[in-house]
Amino acid sequence: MARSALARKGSATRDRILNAAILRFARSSYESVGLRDIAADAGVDVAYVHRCFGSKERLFAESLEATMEPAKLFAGPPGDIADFLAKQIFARDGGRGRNTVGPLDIIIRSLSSVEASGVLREFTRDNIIRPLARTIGQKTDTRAAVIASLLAGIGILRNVLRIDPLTEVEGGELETLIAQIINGVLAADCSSG
Amino acid sequence: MARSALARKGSATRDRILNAAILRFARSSYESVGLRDIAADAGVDVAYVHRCFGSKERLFAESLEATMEPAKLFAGPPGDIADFLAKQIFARDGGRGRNTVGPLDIIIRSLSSVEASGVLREFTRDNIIRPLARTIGQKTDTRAAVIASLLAGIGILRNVLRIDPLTEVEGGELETLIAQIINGVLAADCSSG
DNA sequence: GCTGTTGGTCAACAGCGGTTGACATAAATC
DNA sequence: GATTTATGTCAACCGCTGTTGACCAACAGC
Repeated sequence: MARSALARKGSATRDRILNAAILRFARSSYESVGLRDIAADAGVDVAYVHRCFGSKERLFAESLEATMEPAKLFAGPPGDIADFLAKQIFARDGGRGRNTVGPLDIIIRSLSSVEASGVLREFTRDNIIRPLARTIGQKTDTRAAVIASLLAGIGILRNVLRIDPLTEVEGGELETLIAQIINGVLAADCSSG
Repeated sequence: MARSALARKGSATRDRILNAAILRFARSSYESVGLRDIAADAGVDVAYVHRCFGSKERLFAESLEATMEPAKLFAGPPGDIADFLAKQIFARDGGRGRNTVGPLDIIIRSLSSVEASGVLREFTRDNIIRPLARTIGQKTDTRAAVIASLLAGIGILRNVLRIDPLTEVEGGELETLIAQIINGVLAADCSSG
C-alpha cells in the first residue's frame, strides 16, 4: 500500500535531488555547493530541496551516508585490510546513474569546512575510526586514526590539490606503497621509543 | 631614507592586517574568513585591506608564506628528517605577539577549499613536496607526496575534526608512531610488489 | 464531488561576500 | 604655502546564500 502514483513520484524526485547533491558534494566543498545548484541539477525549485531535507546540513549528512555505505566499508577480512584500504582511495562507483563517485570523495572535499565539521566529526569517528579499530583489534584508536589520516591526506592532495605523483591510477606503485605503510602501522612497535 | 613617519605607519598597519589575517586563516577555512573580520581585528576599514593586498587571494597567499617560512622548514639534516617532520605537526609559534599559530595550520584549514586550492597547489608543490623530495634524495616525488599526505591528514583530523586519539600533546606515543611511519616510507622497497 | 493531503512553485527576505570609486586627512616635496 | 602623494574611510554595488510563507495543482479517501 501507499505506493500510490503520487508517493512514487515524490520519492523519485527525492532520489533525484539526493543524487544531484552527492555529485555536487563529491566535487566541491560544503560551502561552495549551493542548494540552487542542486535544485537546478534535479530540475526542481530550491524551496523544494529545502522542504524535502529540512536543511542543507541534513542533505549533506544524507549524501555522505549514501556514498560511504559505512557497513560495507570494513567488511573484508582483517588479513588484507591494508590492501583493501589502499584500494578505497582509488575506488569509484560508476553504478546507479551517478557518474563515478568515490567513497571518500564527499568527506575529503569538505574535510576542512567549518560548517560541515560537525557532521563530519561524528561520521568519521563512528563509521571509520571505530570500525577500523575494531577490525585491526588494537586496544587504542591511535593507529586507526593515523591510518585514517593517511587516507584523508592522500585523498585531498590527490583529488583536491591534484599533486602530481599522487594522481596515478589504481594498481600502480603508489597503491603498493600505501598498502606497505598501512601494514607498517599495524605492525609498528609502540612500546619501544 | 624613505623611512618617513608616514611610511612607517603604513607598513605598521599592513603588518597588523597581515597578522590578523594569519590568525583568522589559521583557525577557519578560506571561505569562512571574511575580509571584514580581518579588518575589524586590525582596526581598519575593509576597503583598506583590499587596497593593501589587492585581493583576498593574495592576502591569503601572503599569510600562508609568512606562517610557513618555507626555507626553514626542511633545513634540518636528512638524518633525523622523520623526527623533524613528526614534530612539525605539534609545533606552534608563540612569538611575535600572534598567539600560537602552527606552521601547518593555514594550509590545513583550507586544504579542501575550492577557491584556495590554486594558491595551495603551487605552494604545496614548490615548498613542501619538492624540498622534501630533495632532502630525502628520492628520484620520484611519490614518497615525498605520501609523507606530505600523512602530515596533512593528521593535521586535519587532529585540528579541524578534533578526532580523539590524535589530540595528544607533543612527545607522546603518537609522535613516535608518526616518526616510525615516515622512516618506514623512506625505507620502503618499491621494486618488490 | 468535496475535502484533505501531498508534490511542487514563486517571490521575497535578510544577511553576507568581495570589490569599487569617491572622498577626507595628513604628511612629504618643492 | 601650495601641490602632490599616501594613509585611511564611507557608502554603495551586485551577486550570492539558506530559509520562509503564500500559493497552485494533482491525487487519495470518503
